Amino acid sequence: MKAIRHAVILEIIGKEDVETQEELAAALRERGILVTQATVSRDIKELHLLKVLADNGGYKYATLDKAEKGMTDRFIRIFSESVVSITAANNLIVIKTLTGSAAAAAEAVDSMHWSPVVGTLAGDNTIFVAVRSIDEVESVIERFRAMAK
Amino acid sequence: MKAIRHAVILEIIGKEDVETQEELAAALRERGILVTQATVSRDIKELHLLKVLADNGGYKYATLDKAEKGMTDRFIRIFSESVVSITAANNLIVIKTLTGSAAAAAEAVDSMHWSPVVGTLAGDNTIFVAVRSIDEVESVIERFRAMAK
DNA sequence: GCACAATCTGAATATTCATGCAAGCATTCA
DNA sequence: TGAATGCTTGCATGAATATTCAGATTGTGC
Repeated sequence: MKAIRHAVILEIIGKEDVETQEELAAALRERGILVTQATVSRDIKELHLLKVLADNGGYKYATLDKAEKGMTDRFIRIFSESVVSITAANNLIVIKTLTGSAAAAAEAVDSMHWSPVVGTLAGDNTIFVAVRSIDEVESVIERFRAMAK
Repeated sequence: MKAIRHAVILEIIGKEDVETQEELAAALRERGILVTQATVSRDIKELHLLKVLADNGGYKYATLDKAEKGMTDRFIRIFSESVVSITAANNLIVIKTLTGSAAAAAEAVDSMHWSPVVGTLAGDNTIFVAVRSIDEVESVIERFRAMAK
């Protein structure tokens, strides 16, 4: 029973946004699996599910890889839509963007909380990204490039 | 104030396991930052922190990348300590392990909830991993190999 | 099949978390 | 300056979640 239920839970949260455990319990009941929130709480623990921010500002449950994907997806979208070029200068990375969208892209960089990135400064069409050490510049740039497409 | 607090929060949870928001608020107070759980809740939302399973069976707060790392680290440890060889046969992957540790390794594979993996079967020193389609075998094997060392 | 152990679950509850609201402060604009 | 606006926070509280405990169910060895 439990194994099946776990599979169904993964399927449900893969398809729809589930905001609370009660909601998940209800979704299971719709599918003929009768459980209470207590059991769902335990299932969530065993499945290593996470409560992550949903697009609508609330929370939802997700698996780790989906959560990761959701985060980077948003980042990539913003980033690839606005970045024009990426250049290194010492321990500083200079990113050129479309006019007006530097702030949003810098915001996206900040929200990643990458430890090698010690700070960003956005103008109108330019972002300065300060990297902790020169050694780390290379890999950070690479990740930026990969994400810019 | 908020920006500083956010930085301190990231530092704290990077160093110690914080199980509840109250605990995090207390840790902040120790460092001279006077806040209540309510504020911590909002900070956690803004920082996209996650409540993930800790090694001790309880929960703790972590950033997305740390959570990811924690998961795969455990997996890699178990896996690399016991796996001897990995072979493909059609849509089946056969993993040879040290005698007695197949079950644990299979458990680790299961816990990844990889969608291409439809099931595992563990004997004493052998695991069968059923892959959804032959096309996907290659990439799954690659990931296994990468993790086995 | 029958005890026994182990696992699973719901009900109730304790704990933890999110948020509406109002107060406090800073900033802007006239 | 002083009203207007916006941002941040604590307080209080309702909402959501984790867990204890006891009963139910399943599995196991005999």
